[in-house]
Amino acid sequence: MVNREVRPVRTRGYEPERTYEALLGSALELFREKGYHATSVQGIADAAGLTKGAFYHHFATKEDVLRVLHDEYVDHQLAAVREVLATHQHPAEQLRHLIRAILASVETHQANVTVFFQERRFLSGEQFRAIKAKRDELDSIFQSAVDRGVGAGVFRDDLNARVVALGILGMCAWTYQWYQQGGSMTAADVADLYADMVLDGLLVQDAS
Amino acid sequence: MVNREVRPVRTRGYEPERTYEALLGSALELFREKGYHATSVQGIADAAGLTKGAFYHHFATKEDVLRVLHDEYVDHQLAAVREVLATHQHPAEQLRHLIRAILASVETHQANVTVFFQERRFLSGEQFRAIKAKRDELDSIFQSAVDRGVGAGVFRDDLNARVVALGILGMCAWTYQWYQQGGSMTAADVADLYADMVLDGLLVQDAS
Amino acid sequence: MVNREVRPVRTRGYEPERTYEALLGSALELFREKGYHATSVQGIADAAGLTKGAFYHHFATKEDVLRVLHDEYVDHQLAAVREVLATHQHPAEQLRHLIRAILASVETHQANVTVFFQERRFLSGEQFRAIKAKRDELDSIFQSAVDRGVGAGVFRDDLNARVVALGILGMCAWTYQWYQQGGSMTAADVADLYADMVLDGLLVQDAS
Amino acid sequence: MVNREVRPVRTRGYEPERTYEALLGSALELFREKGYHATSVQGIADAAGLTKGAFYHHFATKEDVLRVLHDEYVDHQLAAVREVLATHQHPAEQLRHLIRAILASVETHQANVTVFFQERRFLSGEQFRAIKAKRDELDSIFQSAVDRGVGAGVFRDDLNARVVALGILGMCAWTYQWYQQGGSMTAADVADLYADMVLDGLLVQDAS
DNA sequence: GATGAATGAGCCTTCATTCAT
DNA sequence: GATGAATGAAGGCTCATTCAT
Repeated sequence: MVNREVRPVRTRGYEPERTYEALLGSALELFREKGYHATSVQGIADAAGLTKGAFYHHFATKEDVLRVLHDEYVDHQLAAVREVLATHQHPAEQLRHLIRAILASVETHQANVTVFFQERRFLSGEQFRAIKAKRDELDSIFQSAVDRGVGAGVFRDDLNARVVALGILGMCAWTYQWYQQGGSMTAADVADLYADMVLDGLLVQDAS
Repeated sequence: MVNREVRPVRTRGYEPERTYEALLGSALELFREKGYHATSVQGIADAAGLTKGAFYHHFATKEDVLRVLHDEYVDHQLAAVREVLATHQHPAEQLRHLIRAILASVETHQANVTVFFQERRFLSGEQFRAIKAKRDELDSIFQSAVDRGVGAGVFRDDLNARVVALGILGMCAWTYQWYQQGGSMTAADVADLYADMVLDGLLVQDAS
Repeated sequence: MVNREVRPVRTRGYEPERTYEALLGSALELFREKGYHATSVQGIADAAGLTKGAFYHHFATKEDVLRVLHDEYVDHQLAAVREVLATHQHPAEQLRHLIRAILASVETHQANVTVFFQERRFLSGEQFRAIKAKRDELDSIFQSAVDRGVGAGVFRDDLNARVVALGILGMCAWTYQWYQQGGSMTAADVADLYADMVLDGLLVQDAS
Repeated sequence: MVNREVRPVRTRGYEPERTYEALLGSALELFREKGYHATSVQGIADAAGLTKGAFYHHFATKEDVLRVLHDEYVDHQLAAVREVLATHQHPAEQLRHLIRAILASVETHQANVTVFFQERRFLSGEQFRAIKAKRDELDSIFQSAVDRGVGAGVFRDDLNARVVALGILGMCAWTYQWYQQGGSMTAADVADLYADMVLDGLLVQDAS
């Protein structure tokens, strides 16, 4: 129906860049909160204080926004992880910093992470494959890191590397569900805790 | 329960029970595959070889099916985990069996688990609270198990129990995304691997 | 959906007559309260503490109930009005008693009257024509009564008889909207008031 | 207002106003003819040569149209009646002009009146209360007019004013059921006839 | 660049009625 | 007589997208 409430956002003249960012921002927030399907293009425009027309000026389809939000996150994360590979070689240190990188991306991109895990399957065809390829690279980076640790005699060789890697990734990914900025532990704290646990185990070491 | 009939249709006369199960089965499969919102009641009915009318004879709303599917899984899992508490007291053994229980439920209820993690937020009001309460109980069971291990001097006391518990749960939960029945490792194998890793650590033990 | 609440009504064995009356009674009440279209067969059955199956044992269709309810009222009213014609001949007395008859039927059949005025157009084809024929007879009985009064020199001859008759009928019919049993005036009181007003006028008579 | 365009469709370019009026017009006609519940939004759109989508662009719900149609009529009528109060003070003249005002509104808004009397109960909550409040004001205007006539010694004091007022209103309201524009009597003629009847009575005055 | 009117397809749900039991 | 499972048609409403302005 006509005459929806409007929360004006644009304050001075046309600023296409701001319009684009505003739309992206409200889409991210709404996708995170209610999911991709439960969010309407009208809702996105409303939340940005803009109109549907403006939306279709900047994005071809609703799915297009989803793709952009995914790219933002996945590219950022992949870059961070590659950086770790270049900087740290010792298996234990490398693993610790990989975990830190994941946790850091959860901290800075928590909404994107949430949307990624909940909505990525709604990307269609090519879009989906492109995102999946990047995510697969992340997985294999972790697996290779474990593999190299085993090869170097630093990590135990009785644990399937792929399953170990998936376990660590799962532990890290899961934090998007409960991590809260400003809590008693920073993302880096959590990362170190997980690194300690995974590397040394929970059990009190027998000093005998 | 595994292997719900997915395509029985009516074969001879009225069999309301079969109809109900068929609808539940196709809903589970479709929710898992395409998500709750992308699945239509028409689609559910079609997949079960029935009509929309039949669907609404057995369920009040589409959400109702979602709730039933959640209950099935959450109740089953909670029962399994409580059983572990009653059977195993030693902290390390208890933790190992808790992990096994979670992995077992992923194995037998993989579709339900998937639907649970992806769609539970679409349960509304009371339904959501009821499911969340049960899930919260699971979380706190894990946390208490870790706490008791620390108290008993079996687990290290320098790692925040809540974060440890959430990490283990995340690692286990994540398996719903990649675990495949019939692969080289059973769910119990994966559980033991994770228990080993979490209890003893990845690092080769210094025998010195 | 299955498992609706049930308010049991039948107390001792099968009593088809009671079943029929119970269905008719709850239909009347629901039609009056919510209208014909807003009332479902399921609702009628529920309100009578019976099942839809029972309903279709006693009535061919939902419209069938509507027809029966209309017949009940229209037949009763027509009989009352004919009785007046046979009993009272003087135009003024006849008119007064015709008004009393209408008001009496509002008093005893208020729900039927309401349903009649609100829902009669939903009777289809033959049903509608049959009811309309009876109602038309009522109209023409009133008109003839006025006509005869004029012919007898008792009523003024400067007022269109048909319009006068429709006015009186409207005044009487309207009472179904506001008349409440147990109020300060009985239906007969209201009838006499209307007869007085219509026969003598509101103006204070010039005694000069 | 009489003669709303009922079938204009879009002729050249966008004319939202015409679209709105066309939808309102076909809704009015269909509600009058088949009733609110028996009229579908699809039917309204079809009759206006538009689509359901267009309907929901202009109205929030089907009930919304009903409310607008009610407002149109009730507001118009209330204004007319208040105007009478301001213009005529003598009780008999005032009553005559009140009756004329009602009949005039039946003449110009017959479809709205019909819809009002048949469908107003399907307005929900606030909508219903708002309309009812305005209608109640009309009722009490009539009652007060009678009261003042009695107080001024112009009207008989032996007839309950409220019941008299409701009787006159009923007589007037009823015309929506039979009045036909272009017949032998205009609405004003009918109004005067009813005023004559109500003020002077049907009986031939005793000239003695 | 931006608006908002209009479309068209699809969705969840209701319901009168039929039919196997 | 009575039940309740199942149907099929329709209804109100939403929404991504297009297009005239």
